[in-house]
Amino acid sequence: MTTQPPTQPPTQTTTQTTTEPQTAAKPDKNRYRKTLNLPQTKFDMKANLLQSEPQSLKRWQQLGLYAKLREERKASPTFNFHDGPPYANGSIHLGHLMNKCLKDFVVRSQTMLGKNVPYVPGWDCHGLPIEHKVMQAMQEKGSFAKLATMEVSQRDMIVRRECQQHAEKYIKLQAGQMQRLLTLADYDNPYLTMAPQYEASTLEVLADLLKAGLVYRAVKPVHWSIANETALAEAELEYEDREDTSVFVDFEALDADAVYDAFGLKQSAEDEADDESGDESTEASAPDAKPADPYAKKSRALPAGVRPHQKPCFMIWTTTPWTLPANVAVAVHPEVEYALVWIDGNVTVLASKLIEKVTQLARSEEVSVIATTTGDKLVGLRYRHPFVTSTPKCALQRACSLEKIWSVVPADYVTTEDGTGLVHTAPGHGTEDYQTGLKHALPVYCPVKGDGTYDSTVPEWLRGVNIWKANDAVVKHLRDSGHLFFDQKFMHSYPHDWRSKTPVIFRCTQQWFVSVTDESLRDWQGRPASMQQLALHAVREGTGGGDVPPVKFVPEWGRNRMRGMLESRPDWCISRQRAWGLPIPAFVLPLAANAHPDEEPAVLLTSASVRAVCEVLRSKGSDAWFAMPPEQLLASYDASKDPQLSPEMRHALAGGYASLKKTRDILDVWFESGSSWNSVLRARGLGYPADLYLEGSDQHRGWFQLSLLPALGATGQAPFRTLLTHGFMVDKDGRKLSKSRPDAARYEVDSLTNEFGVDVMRWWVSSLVYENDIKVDLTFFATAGESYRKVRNTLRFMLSNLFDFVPSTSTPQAERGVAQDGHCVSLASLSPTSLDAWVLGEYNALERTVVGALTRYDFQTAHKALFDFCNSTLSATYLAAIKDRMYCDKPDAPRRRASQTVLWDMLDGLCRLLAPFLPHTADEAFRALHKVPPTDTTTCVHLRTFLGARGTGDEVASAFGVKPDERWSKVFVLLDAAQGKLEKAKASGIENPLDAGVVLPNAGGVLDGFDLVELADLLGVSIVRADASATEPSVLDLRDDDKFPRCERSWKRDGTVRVRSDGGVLSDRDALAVGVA
RNA sequence: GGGCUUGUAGCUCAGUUGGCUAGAGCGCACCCCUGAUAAGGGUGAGGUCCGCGGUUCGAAUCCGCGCAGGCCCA
Repeated sequence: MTTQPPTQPPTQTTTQTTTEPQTAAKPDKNRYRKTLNLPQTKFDMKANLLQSEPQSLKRWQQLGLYAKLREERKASPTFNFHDGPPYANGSIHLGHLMNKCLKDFVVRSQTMLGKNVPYVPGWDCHGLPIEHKVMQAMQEKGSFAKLATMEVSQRDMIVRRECQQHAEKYIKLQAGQMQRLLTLADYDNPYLTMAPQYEASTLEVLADLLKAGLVYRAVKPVHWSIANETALAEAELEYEDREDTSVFVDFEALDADAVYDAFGLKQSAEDEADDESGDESTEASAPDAKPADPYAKKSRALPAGVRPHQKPCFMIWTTTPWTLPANVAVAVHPEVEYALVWIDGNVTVLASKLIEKVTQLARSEEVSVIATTTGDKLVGLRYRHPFVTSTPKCALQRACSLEKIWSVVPADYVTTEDGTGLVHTAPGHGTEDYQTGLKHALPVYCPVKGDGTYDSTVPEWLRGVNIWKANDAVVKHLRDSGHLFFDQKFMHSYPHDWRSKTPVIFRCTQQWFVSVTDESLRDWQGRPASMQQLALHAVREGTGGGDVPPVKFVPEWGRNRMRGMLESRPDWCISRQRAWGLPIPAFVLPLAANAHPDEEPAVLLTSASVRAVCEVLRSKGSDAWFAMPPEQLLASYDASKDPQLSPEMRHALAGGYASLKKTRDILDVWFESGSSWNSVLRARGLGYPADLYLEGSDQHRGWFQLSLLPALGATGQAPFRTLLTHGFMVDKDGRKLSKSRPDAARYEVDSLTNEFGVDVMRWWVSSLVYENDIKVDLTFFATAGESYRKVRNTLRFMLSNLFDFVPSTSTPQAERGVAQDGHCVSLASLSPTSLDAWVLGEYNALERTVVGALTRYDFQTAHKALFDFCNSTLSATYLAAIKDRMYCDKPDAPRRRASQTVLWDMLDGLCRLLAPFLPHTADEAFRALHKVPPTDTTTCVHLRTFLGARGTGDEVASAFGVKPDERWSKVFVLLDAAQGKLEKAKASGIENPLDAGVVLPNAGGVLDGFDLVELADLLGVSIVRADASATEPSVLDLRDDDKFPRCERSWKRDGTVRVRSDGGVLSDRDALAVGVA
């Protein structure tokens, strides 16, 4: 290292001899530059992720990274992680970005821990949003009219084909986007809920539930289009203004005394007149001082608190008079105040708050409140239906009794905003009514047929009448019979069928349900249990009670949330009336010739019949259901051996299946995705249950619950051991993200990718506290970019100081144990008081922290530890301190080589720790460290493990077997104090730390054995001295060019600097390095 | 309206079972370096711990009532 540029010595010498004093003050700073070991690297400061990430991606694809890992790890312990399927529609958004990145952190960190992590990505393909979109497109194209002329199954097939193409298109798009996010998964073999294999496995689950006796058929109200005679989903409704008739109807009470008792009225008016004081009725009548009073004064109405002689009524209000034939109850709010009111000679009940509104509307003249009470007192009171006399039959209902028909029932949804506070309840024609009906075992009565006309169960004058025409007929009938209090036409917003633009109605149809409360399953002790009970048991608190430990929740509060949802869970309606889905393979039996016209035909759906159809669909796909006749679909079914059939059914099926009719229901898409534990984990032999499901917290009700329930029904075991949930994206003010934000385009994932790069976005995701709401803003990505650059630059600086370092092997010492070559220093031989030992100790701590955090899915802690290590431990401390030896020592000086060995090994480990978060950058740095030529695709950090994770299982050893001196923490306290003094010394003109020395107090020998040169390098000063008698650090002013000349090469004033044989002014170390005496 | 949940410097977050002067990083300001240079180092200023009330010797922390968000229901 004695080579000098030939032109330099003469010029240097002349200047130096003539102007010696100035040289010291202003030396030629570049004189020795070429003799330094300045850092060199091709690892760019600028990441250029937009170009370089796709190159990494391509390299990994050539390597076959996913397959290679499966092959290499097949004997390792498995981490079974199961992907929840996103919907195959549209481009991925910020939510997917976070979800997929978090999942990838799991996959990659578990992989780096040495596990085998098979991970199959999936897509949810069926369902209404796609079908709706396809239908709209067809409507716009004008191919809709043609469809209408076709046969149903033919029409369904055409729609299905379009839907499939749509799904395929978006799966391809999303898979590409997800891979661009550098996620590691089996993208060559994803699971698709529309794939024949998957469909067959879904039907297996249905068969299992049928076998357990958990599937039943019942009626339920749905939005119904009369024009198209089909059920509609929420997304297919358009709200338009429509004129309707609203009516106030008096339902006459059956037992007048019971009503008066409920209002606390005494037996007769005479009694009451004597006794003015003191009982409930007086109290109750007090509040009526306000609205009804003016009328009361001039009226001949009965005085308050007196029991009238006529029969009281319950006044209801409805905007759909055509549903009145189906009325079976009147609902009141138990806590609302109701009044018994005298209105123009009639006595009726309505909510106190609404008296004024109703009577003013009807222009009533005489209004007075007789008494008031609360809704709960009215519950159970009975009334006479204004025109229906025969009790309706319970169509296909599980629990139905006529006990409560035509009576007052409680309901929390009743308000006093509109109407009378008493709600006409027809369970066959409304969702809330239906819920109330189920709760009180009321008949779910729907006398309206699919074509919008009444069936034969209604009174003679309504039979066969179209319900819209029936509105007027009902009003007229009520008026004539004296039940009508008031009616008026009014405009309101009303749902319409998006295709026919006609108004829709609520109508009951037969649906398939899974019972969550039937105790037809067994718990772990063999006792009868319901799905709900098993589910609650699976998510119980604590660890005891059961053969399987309870599901773990991350965060823990998910357990409560899930439990609450399970407790209030109604039976699961698993059928839909659509084309794009997996058919429920049920068949309708023909009615016997002598059957009663109202008789429901029997339906075939048993475990065995489903399995028979299932085998056909497994090879041919669900289209076969539409294309093939029943006898072919049931080719392998033998009704005579089906234990689930009744003797009658078996008899009816004895003649073959040709006369069966296929039903048109499809499965709820949640049933499909909720069967993925069977269709993917079990069907592909990946192991059951999964170690982890990870989704947004909305899936506590969605996929998590709807996977848990069927899995318990079919296997008795929860499909997951741990549930991890993340929150939702909100804007920087914490508000819900709106799709119509003006800058929404910049938040498209593709756009973000182009602006920031994927590693930056992943770095951001890893910094999140994902359990809560996640605020997103472009500035956050910019901040993550800054932070990323800090890490990248740290890696770069480490690499650049290894330009002349040749490791003896590409395996770090942590993996191979000892140094084997003169270039490498044995880490075990490092002095505990050396800076190298200290930093390796810090690395060990980092790895413990990161591995521990990753194991707990606490990515933020890992992120923070990694950043702090790069930013503080390395960049600001260790790297800053070793710069002097790196640059100025002889290239092969032992302490330089020692630090290079440490740098090399630590960088190798650091790349591995960063790999789960920054797959591209970590691999790029790893390859640069190992000097891998671009043509080599086989060297890849993602095939390695964390240094401390070598060996088996979850045990994490310390990466490096060094034990730094315990006094280091005290030394750093001293250094901090010294730093403060240096800062103060700036006031006295010592602005450059190299112009300063520091005296450190060496009380109790804390500094004994420490290298004072290293401590000086840590402070950036020229000299450190230890003084046993000092109590606090002090600063030495070295700005004296005679006593402490500055070394021209290292710029240090270390006290050994003098003029050397080449005329240069150098310290001992630098003279040695340059090779001059 | 109900279940679960969040609210600590400008920003993102720590803050064990109540207990030193409430911490970190970023950002900002000032300074240094110019041999990591579209880099690097140092120092500093920033807080009604969402509000009100209570328990306590003592509350960011425990309890109650509010306010403002989020998810899922109704």
